[in-house]
Amino acid sequence: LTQTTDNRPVVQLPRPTLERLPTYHRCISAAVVNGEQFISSAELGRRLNIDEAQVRRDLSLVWGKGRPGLGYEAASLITRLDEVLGYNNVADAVLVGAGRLGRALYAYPGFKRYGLEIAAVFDVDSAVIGQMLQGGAHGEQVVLSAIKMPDLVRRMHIQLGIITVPADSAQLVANDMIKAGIRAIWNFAPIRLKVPNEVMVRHEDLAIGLATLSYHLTHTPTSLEL
Amino acid sequence: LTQTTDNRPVVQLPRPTLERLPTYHRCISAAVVNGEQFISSAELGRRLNIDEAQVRRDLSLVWGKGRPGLGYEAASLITRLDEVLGYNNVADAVLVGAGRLGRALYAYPGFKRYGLEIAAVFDVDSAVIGQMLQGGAHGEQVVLSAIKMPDLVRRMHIQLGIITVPADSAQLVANDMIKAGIRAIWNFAPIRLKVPNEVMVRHEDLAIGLATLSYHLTHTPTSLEL
DNA sequence: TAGATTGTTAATCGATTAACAATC
DNA sequence: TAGATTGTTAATCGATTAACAATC
Repeated sequence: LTQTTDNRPVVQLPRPTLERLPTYHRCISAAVVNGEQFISSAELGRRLNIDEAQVRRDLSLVWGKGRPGLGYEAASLITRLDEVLGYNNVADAVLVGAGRLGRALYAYPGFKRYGLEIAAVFDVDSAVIGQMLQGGAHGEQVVLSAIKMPDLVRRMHIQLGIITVPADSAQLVANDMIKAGIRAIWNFAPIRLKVPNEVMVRHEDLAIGLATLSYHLTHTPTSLEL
Repeated sequence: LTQTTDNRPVVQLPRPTLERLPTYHRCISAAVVNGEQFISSAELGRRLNIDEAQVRRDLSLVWGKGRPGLGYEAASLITRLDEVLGYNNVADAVLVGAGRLGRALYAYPGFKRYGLEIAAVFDVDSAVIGQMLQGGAHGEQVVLSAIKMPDLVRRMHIQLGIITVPADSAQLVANDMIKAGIRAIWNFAPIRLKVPNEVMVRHEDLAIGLATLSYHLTHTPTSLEL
């Protein structure tokens, strides 16, 4: 098992904890920029709307170097979170599907900070292939034919694939990716992909967000209705 | 408490259950299109990678009209899920932030099906205001000045706000929305919004997805490394 | 030292899974 | 009727919260 300098195993963090870490990371980064040297679990909890005991438990799992009476040394905690979240190891990714969403993701300036580099963008549509991509934090690039994706993935040992194609072709794209050696897929198509156990998929499913909001709106009375 | 025709209270579904419903909905819709009349919990579980007992429990909470020996009547279950998820009550929404992501969401064809109608799109950037929006499933529209948002929300009694502005202005936009009467916010800006209790926020935070993938890639050995 | 805040243990809470009588 | 599959109860599992001795 992977062990850290303070002997904390970091493989197998509870998923809810893992999903809170980016939020801590962002909040503490802001604190550092703001000149704060230490930050306490209570303060983090207040800013993020998370129970302070929860914050302590989460941070003790990944770090455990808080100073009683003072809190967490913000800069070092960021360093540690960068390490745990893999923000330092630059992950090259391919993106398949150069539609509106694909291009929006490509242009998203935040990814660089998190060690995500989009190495190439592909599409099957001949009207799109060859188009120049705008706003590249990843450099000026041209949309390539999707046929070339597996080869590039293999040659560059790319491990992360981003899927922004329509639902009906998403599984095919995923299959190609996996055959070419991709180990993690970020899927924005509205379909649940079937993948082998060792491949991780993250489904970014807008229908879920919309449903929770819609449920709230239809089942919670307005002040007018009360 | 809201009660349904079969006397099942539907307020306060467990959140994990609620978040699985859109997935069931999509899978069963596909089954209907495919001509399947009944579908069993075991089959749903297989297609979605969910434990079959889980499927039964979820569906019994919202419907409870499965037929032992046969399964669930697909078409009626869809009707029921539409009702629970509020897909019938069209929710008018405003979208603030007509950047790449905002325009991608505007053009997303799936929303109409789920009862989401984007009534107007706003931005503060004078270079963007007045631009025609492309690909509107919501009709041809022009980007309006963000100053006009609160007034339109009030006049049209709009309840849902979508935020696709940069992080540093998201809270301000949210405040304006809430003051104007918005009850649910779909936030795509990378920041945790502070809102009053009665307002619901859904944070669509890409950093979380990226972090889980990145964590997997950095902490799971490649076949090469084994 | 006194005050503040940690890391951890134990208690609580809630969700998932297993099992099976009821029933189509 | 026999076979299949439900809805629900009970058992398990895991995550959150409370409490507090340890310690800066």
